[in-house]
Amino acid sequence: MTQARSQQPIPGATLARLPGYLRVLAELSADGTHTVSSDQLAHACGVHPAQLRRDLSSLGSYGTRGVGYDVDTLRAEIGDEIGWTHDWPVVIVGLGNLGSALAGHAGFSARGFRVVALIDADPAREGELLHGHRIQPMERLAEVVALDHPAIGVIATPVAEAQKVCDALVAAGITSVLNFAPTTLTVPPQVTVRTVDLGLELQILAYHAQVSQDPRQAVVDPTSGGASRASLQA
Amino acid sequence: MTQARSQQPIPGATLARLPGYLRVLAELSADGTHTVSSDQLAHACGVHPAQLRRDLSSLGSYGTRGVGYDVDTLRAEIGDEIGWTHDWPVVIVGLGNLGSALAGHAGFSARGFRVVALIDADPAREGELLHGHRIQPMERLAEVVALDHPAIGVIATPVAEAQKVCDALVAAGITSVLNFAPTTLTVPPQVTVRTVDLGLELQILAYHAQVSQDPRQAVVDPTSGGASRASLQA
DNA sequence: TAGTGTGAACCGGTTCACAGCT
DNA sequence: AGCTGTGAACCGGTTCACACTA
Repeated sequence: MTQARSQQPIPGATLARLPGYLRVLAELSADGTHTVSSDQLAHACGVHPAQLRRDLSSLGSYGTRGVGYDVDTLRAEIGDEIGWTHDWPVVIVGLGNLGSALAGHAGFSARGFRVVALIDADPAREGELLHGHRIQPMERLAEVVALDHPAIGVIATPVAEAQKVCDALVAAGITSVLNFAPTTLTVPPQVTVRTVDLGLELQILAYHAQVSQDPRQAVVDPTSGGASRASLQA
Repeated sequence: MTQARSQQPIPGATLARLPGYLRVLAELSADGTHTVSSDQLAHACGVHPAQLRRDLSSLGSYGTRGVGYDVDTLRAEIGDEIGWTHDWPVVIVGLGNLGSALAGHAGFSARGFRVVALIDADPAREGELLHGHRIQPMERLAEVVALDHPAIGVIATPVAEAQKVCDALVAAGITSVLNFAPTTLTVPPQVTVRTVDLGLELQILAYHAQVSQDPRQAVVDPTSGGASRASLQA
């Protein structure tokens, strides 16, 4: 029996893999493939077949025993589950190298995310046109959020400003924050923060490189399903 | 008894948190603080005190019961353990918005990573000066690696080129790859790959936003210590 | 007394192995 | 015959609770 969708929340580890499945399914669909087995799909996604089946079963039984999964059905189910269809407006604060790159990042728009505003604290940047948007000052933040109702705020400022900017985002009504400043942000409990620390990623690779060139054994990385730290705090 | 460092490899989840501890310790040291308790430090890092103690104990006993940890001793121990002191040359391939931002990313140089070469497949970009380096064509990759011996390669190309670039990096002798293309890379077993998918980060936030505005309950995110997927495969 | 270090319980997530369905 | 879906074992990681020590 096919269980109703989202009967119970999806495990976080599974959730982090679903978009990966979705991407491969899209490729299969484009190739004209209509059916995949868990072995095929798992191999293409770089995960264990049993794990794939377990992941998919947590959103319901959409496979056919003895056959496999229908590519388009599965796409629709996963896409619906993770909000693929939804339009997600996003506001970006801090437009240095990284922020500017994010503003034009193809991987965002391709997945239903739409940049609706760019904010920077530097008065000299005000009015500058970047990827089709004019940079606006911090004072306009509340106004922008009230107008377009972005659900997600991206912080790409230096560490020194990150907490202040985060507070402003929260005050404006944002409840989801993607933080690229390598610092711990403090937020009220209803706000979700994910921190992506690019330096940390290199650091972890460096550690592996260091131990593997030593006589000692390199550790197999158990942080799969999360190469960066997410902090969620009260 | 203080155990010898690296008697056994550090758990991956712990490893991902050490740089965070190090950053906070650096701030404390700058403030002239000489001693911290696990409660204080854990709170500043956004982790549970017991977890911090467990993490630190896995590199040896550097605390004093009834007192706490000596800030500078701990800094030295953690820094030494994760290769903070080491100089890590890095080569970046793909200099679109994201690659360009990474080339100038302050968070890299601040942690001992040094960009030694920029490579782009587009002949029109060849020779362009970016953050103090001239962009070089793909054909020069092997040469560049032979010269500066970068241990780490960063892939910031479109998905379509990522596997090809990865193969070239591996062929040139690179054993650690940080991949920003949202795709699964296939590499020989001795090569470590970490994939950071920026779109995925937003996707996960979007899911949380979606379920929390539903009557249903939002899941608490268990992918802490890994906001992105790392793929490591044979 | 205050705070570390750690045995032991706990918990989420992964993998195995096979029952059950087509 | 073949492949899904899942109970159950397993495993790494987290948290509790307290013995131990400065």
